[in-house]
Amino acid sequence: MTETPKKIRTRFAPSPTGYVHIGSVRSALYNYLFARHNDGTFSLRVEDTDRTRLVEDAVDYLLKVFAILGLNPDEGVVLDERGKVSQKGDFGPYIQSERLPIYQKYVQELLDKDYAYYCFCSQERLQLAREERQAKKLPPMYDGHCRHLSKEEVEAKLQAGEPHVIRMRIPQDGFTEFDDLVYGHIKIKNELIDDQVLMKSDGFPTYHLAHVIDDHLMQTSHVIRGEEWLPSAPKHILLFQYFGWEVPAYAHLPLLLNPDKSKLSKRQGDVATGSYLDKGYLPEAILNFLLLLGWNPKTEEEIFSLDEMIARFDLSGVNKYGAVFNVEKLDWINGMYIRKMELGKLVTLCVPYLEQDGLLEKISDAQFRNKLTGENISFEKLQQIVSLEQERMKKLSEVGESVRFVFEEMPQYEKELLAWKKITIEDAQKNLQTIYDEMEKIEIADFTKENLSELINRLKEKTGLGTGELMWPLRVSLSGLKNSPGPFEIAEVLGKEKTLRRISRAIHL
RNA sequence: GGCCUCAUCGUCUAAUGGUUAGGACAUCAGGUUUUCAUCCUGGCAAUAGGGGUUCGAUUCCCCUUGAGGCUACCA
Repeated sequence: MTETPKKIRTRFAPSPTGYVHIGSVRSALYNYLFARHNDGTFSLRVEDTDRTRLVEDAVDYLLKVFAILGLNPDEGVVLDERGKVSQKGDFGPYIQSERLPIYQKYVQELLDKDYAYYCFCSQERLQLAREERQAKKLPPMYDGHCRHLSKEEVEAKLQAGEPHVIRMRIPQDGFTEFDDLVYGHIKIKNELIDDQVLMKSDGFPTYHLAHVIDDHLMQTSHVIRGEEWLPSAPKHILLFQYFGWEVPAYAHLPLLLNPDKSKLSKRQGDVATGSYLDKGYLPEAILNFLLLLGWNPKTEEEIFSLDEMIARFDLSGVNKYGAVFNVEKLDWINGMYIRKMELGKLVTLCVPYLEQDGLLEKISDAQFRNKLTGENISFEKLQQIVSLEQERMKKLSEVGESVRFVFEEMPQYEKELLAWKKITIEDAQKNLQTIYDEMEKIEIADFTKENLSELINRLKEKTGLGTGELMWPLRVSLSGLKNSPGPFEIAEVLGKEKTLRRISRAIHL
C-alpha cells in the first residue's frame, strides 16, 4: 500500500507594514518556485497581529507589487479580477486578525494541557528582571515568576481583571531538535529556550502561536522563511508537538546582506522593492537576480525566465551563507533583459519614463507628442528612438536623459566638441559642409542609415578623409554629445530635414 | 554576555579526499568601433589561521579567529 504523496503547499506570510522588503520578495520567490516546481500551491497569509505597526492599504500595495513581479498567490489573500483585495481558498480566513477565535480555542487547549500558563507580570517587572539577569551574566530570559501560580491565584487575578499574557511552558530539561532542509540537523537545549509569550494582553497571538496554528490548519507542507527565524524554530517544533500535530518541513534561507555584511537594511541602501521597480529594473531581472542570491543551478547558466526558474528550482541548491546584495550585478542582468526584449514592449515600458522627464505626452496608444517641440510622434517613430538606446541602457529610468537630444529642437553644446584628435573646429565644419552637400541630394524616402553609410564611404574615397574625421563631427552635430549612438542611426531617426538643419547649425557655430 | 548559524577571488558562486581551484559581475589590458555601450580576446584576483585524520585535505574532525542572526506582549 502506497501513501499518496503529500500535496506541496508553501506560503508567504508578510506583515502589512507599508513597503515590500526586497528580502521578502526573495523568500516569496523561493516559496513560489518550490510550489510551482512540485505542482503545489502557493498561498499568501497576512500577519497583522502587531496592531501598533499596521499601515493602511499596505496589503493592497503589497499585492500590486507582487502582481507586477508575477508572483500571484494561488490561495489566501489575493487580488480579484477587478484588482481588489480579496480572499480565496478553503482554509480561510487568511488574515490573522480575522482568526482570533481560532487562536483562543487552541491556546485554551494548551492551557488545559498545562503546556501554557497565564502570566501577570508587568512590562516594568519584566524589564527589571531582565536587567538583573543580565547583570548576573545570565541569559535574559523570563524568570518564571508566574510559572507556578496556583489555579486559585490565577482565577483570582483573572476575576480581578488583571492584565495578562499567556506563555508557553518550555520543558526544563531535554533537547528539541529538527532537520532543516538548508541547515541540516539543529539541536538545542530546552533550558535555553524562553517561555515565549503566545497570547498578548490585547488578545492577539504572537507570531509563534499564529504560525503554528495557521500552518497546521492551512496544511502548509514546507515553511520556507528567513534565517532570522532559525533560533525560534525549536519553540515552533515544541508547539507542534504539544498539539500533537505533524511538523512541517522547514527551510531557512540565508539572509541578504549589506555591503558590510550586516543584515540588509534601509540604512545602507534601498530595500524597498517598489523603488527598484520605479528606477526601471524589470520584474524578471529582479527575480533573476534574487534567484541567484542564495541559490545556484549547479551549472554555469545565469539568465532564467520564470518558467525556467520553476523547472530548475530545488531547495538543495540553496546556500547556507548570506549574500551581499550587489546592485552592479543587478544592473548587468537588467541590461541583458533590456537587450533581449522585444522593441515594442520596451517602448511601452519606456513611455512613462519619457513622460516623467517631460519629453513626451501620450495622446493614445499609437500617438504621442514631443513636449519640447509640440510635434506629433507615432509609435513607430518612438520605436526608432528607443532602439537607439536599447543596447546601451542599464535601466529604464536612463532612457529620458539619453534620448533627450532627439526630442530637442536643437541640441546645445560647446563648439569645441566638434574638434576631434588633430581635426580643428574649422576642419570639422568644412567636413560637415561636404557631408551636407552630399546629403542634400538624397531623396527623403532614401534617407536611411544604410544609404547614409554608403554616402560616407563614398566621401571617404573621394576626399581621402578618415572615418573619424567625418563621423565625429557628424555625430556631435546631431547629438551634441560626447557619447551617443551612431550618427547614421540618429540621422535616420531625425529625418533629412532635421538632420540637415543640425549640420547646418554646427557649420555656422 | 548567552544561544544559534556561517566562512572559496572585491561581489555572486562552482568543484573534488588527488584539479593549473572553474564560471559570472566588477576591474584592468587589447581587438572591433567616430564616441559611449554592445561584442570578441586576454590579465589580475580566493580556499581566514592553527592543529589533527590521511599516502594526500580547500574538502572530514577539533580549536582559534572573524562575520551574521536571535536574545520583545515585532514579525
